[in-house]
Amino acid sequence: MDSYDVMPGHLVRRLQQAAVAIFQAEVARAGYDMTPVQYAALTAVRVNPGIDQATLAGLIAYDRTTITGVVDRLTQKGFLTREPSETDRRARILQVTERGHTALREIQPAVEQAQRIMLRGLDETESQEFMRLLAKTVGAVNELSRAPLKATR
Amino acid sequence: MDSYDVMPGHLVRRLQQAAVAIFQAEVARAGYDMTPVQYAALTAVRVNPGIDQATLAGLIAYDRTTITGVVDRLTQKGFLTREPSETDRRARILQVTERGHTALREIQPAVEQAQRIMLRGLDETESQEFMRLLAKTVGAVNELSRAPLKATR
DNA sequence: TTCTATTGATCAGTATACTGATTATCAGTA
DNA sequence: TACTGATAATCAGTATACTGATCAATAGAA
Repeated sequence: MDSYDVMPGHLVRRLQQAAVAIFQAEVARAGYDMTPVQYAALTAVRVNPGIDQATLAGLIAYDRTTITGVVDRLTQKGFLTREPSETDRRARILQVTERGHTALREIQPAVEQAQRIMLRGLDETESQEFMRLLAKTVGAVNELSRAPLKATR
Repeated sequence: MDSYDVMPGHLVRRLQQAAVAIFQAEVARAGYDMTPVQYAALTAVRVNPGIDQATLAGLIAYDRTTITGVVDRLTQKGFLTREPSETDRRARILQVTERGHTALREIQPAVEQAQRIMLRGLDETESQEFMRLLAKTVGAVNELSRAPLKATR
């Protein structure tokens, strides 16, 4: 177990880094500058308009302190609005702007292409098996990270 | 493809984060404060005494600008020494100290335990298949990241 | 209803990762 | 040998992640 090539953690780290690089390259090709993290957050808000930051964090398994900066940058780019909630004055309500919707629509093909490139080493059968095992693995360690996925209320 | 649960990049990101948390928790239980990244670097130097930073980076697929900080911290903790090379005045030669060897020895069980916890959702057959597919996937995208793995000379 | 515990957001500080630049040095060529 | 291009290390700046703290506001219990 001395060899890092055999260690799952090391391989996952490398795949994660490649995935980020691939994503950014494909999205840049579509004319946008957006990270995978920003994309996931934006997509989650589109599916759940008016969501607050804490719920969003649980939905996509982000740390609560990370979400602040991510939303900051998406707001700066004009893709999100952040307003105080009327029912809970602690919370900030998020909405996707028109520009945000346009961006999501226009980078959609790039995102799908990025997924394909990421799995280009596997054939169709292997890809499905890999995804199944990956999801199963992640599900079993969900509560062990500071930012576990939380089911929507 | 709207759901991030189905997106490989998102799942890999979550697994990576869980893996880091698991690793640090197990290592802390053994009385040490070391990140997976620092551990991999230290292990690689142990296997390749006198390696320079650039070669080390290629060996474990780290970005060259990242390795500087990692080595900084390992040196500060007294686990590594960094000295100018005598044959190439640009290069810095790395060696594991006595304390570094002790640390590696003492956290070894924790590292193995972390691997097991990370894969606790899979049975033995699934684990092996997952590792095979993971390695295959990583191999196919190696050159797409800024820090590809490079074979030893 | 008052008190306590919790929660939403944020901040300061640290550790990866990466982009792009710089500096010193080396290697290979004209 | 002088020059050019490549390489080793580092730096400044940005974006995740996380630890631990704070503050305002809410919710639940006594």
